[in-house]
Amino acid sequence: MRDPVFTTGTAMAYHPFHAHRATDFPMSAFLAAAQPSFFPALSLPPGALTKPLPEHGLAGAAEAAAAAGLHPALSHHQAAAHLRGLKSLEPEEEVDDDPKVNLEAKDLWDQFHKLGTEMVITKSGRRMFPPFKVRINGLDKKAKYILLMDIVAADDCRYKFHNSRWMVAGKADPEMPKRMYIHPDSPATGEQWMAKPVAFHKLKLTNNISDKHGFTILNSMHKYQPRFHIVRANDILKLPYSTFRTYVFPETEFVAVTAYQNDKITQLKIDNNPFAKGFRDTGNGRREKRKQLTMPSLRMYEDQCKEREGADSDASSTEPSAGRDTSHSPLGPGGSPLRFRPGRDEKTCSDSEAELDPHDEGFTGSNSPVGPDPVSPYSSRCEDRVRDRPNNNATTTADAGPKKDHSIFSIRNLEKDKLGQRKDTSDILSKDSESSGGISASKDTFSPLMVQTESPSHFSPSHLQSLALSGLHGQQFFNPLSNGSPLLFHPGQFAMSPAGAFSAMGMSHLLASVSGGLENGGLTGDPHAPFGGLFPYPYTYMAAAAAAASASASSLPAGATSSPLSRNPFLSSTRPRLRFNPYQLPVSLPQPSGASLLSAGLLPVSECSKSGSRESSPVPDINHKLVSTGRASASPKSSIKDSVNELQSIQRLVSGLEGQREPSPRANSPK
DNA sequence: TCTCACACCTTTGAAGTGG
DNA sequence: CCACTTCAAAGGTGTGAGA
Repeated sequence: MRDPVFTTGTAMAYHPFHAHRATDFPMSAFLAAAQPSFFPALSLPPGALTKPLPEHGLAGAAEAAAAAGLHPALSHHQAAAHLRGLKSLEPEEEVDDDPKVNLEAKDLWDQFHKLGTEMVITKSGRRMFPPFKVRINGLDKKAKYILLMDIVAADDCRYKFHNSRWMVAGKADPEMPKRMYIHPDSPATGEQWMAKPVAFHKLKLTNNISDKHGFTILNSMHKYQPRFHIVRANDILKLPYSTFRTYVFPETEFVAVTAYQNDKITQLKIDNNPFAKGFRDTGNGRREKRKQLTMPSLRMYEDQCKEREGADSDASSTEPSAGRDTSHSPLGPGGSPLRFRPGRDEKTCSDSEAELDPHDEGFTGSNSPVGPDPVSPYSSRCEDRVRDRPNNNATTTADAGPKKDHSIFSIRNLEKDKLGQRKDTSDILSKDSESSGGISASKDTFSPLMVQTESPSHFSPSHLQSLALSGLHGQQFFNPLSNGSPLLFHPGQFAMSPAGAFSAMGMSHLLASVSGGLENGGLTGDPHAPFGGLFPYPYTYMAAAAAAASASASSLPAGATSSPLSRNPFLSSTRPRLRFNPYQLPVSLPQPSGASLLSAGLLPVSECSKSGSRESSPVPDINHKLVSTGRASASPKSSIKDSVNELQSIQRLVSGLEGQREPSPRANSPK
């Protein structure tokens, strides 16, 4: 079957994760590597688990597992799953769904991307703007899917905004704990997901490493790439064992900042974000007053500087403005144009009000038929400077070749739009609110579930060795952002707002289970969900990330997508029906907490990689045994109870180790 | 570079009103 | 009972001073 995603050409899609049977699931490799010493990172709020420990607690589980012949190192994990009665670790049976994913408001994203998108991260968490929103087609209407999103480092560089350009400023800081955001409406049927665009606007970005709200933790002045995942699964328990279809939209790449660096980005945000309306020129807000106080000469000087610099970096006046279809651009005509007003800078710049005509100028987006992405703001990649990551960001460097300009922003001149045909894009947010993920109108008034790993997330060659492809032979995955680099997938972290969907849709009982099922991750309390009383706070399993992964590989055929990324053989290929292990073993990359798995005495990278392959996994049949011997109590209630029990067991195991972690008093009701 | 309080704004939902 | 309007609270913005 031809990969529909690629045929759409709107999404950089790769489907590295395909269903693996329990026997295939290489998590066993991870489990084998996991050690009790690893668990101190697990965080459970004191008193959160009030129920008595199950009679078959962790120790009992371990014994049972040992009795079942499981690897000793796996005992407590496997046994927990065993006792949980996870009989059905089998993935959803393969269906002929044909997902097509289109990025909503792509034109707006393109505008930002051309300037070098910046996303503000704050301690209290900030939303993304533009909001990450996709429209999905081709799903099996009856089947249930879980939609996820995560944000991974695009490279391992730190950036600085110098001379109106983003430039590499050195090696990246240690990675923050990674979290996977599960759409609160998950799981839902394909029909529901396809009914309207799916928005992830509830996802928040933070630089607070100790965040307990489930926000996505990022490093300031680092570049990131959001990813979207579709998992066909009706049960979050099956997440780790299910097929992950991953989609990357290169235009959504951004640099995390604590304060905006590029005035043009600020202006674009103000002009398009309804919440920033008060700062618009037309508004009566502070900005109007501020402008009056602004020194015009200073502005003029700044603009001149920018223009000069832009002359040799294609970063000249890029005043976006074009009408932006806030709705699925691929599905509709140009649609509603976003309004654009000349920014403060533009006041003194004659050509500042240029309009970007995506059709004339070429998209930076994934569906752009252009070759090298000339408008990519990331023209200079640190991979040139980082020896061990030579091919990152293939989207812009693969074909374009190295650029002399080391600014990561290479902005092309834009078509002018003197008319300023702007359309307030407040509908973006308003519609977001409506669709709020598109399925249910549930209110996200709960702390999200989050599962975090410490595995490195950025696309890099280092991931290749850590990729686990279960049952893959002669197939290769390429990182769309890394030329020829394998895709790294690390669903080790999950963050979601369970109340809305999980509780309403019967998923809440899985919150705990997922952590156990994933062998990592955390939970966030949902006071209204079945687990609400048990998990008043977000739980953070700084636990092991993932199963080993090693990628067997084969280049993928050229695909149909015309995106810049599509040039990557992997991305442009038809979607392979592969069994793939989404988990990876941690590699020896710096860990913020210094609690990497390796440091915890886990397998060396090479060994991890080896173990990731099914063939070489030291415990290849663990899961199989687990399934074959698993108890049969897969009912939701049973799952709840068992999951709670497992958590309680783990809590007991690590009691005293996490006592110093103060639960947030507000964690119960973030809103 | 980051944090914080701030003003300004939208969103949301409860309360009120009228048919 | 339903639809509509009004209102206040909650929450999302960028700003700018200060650390």
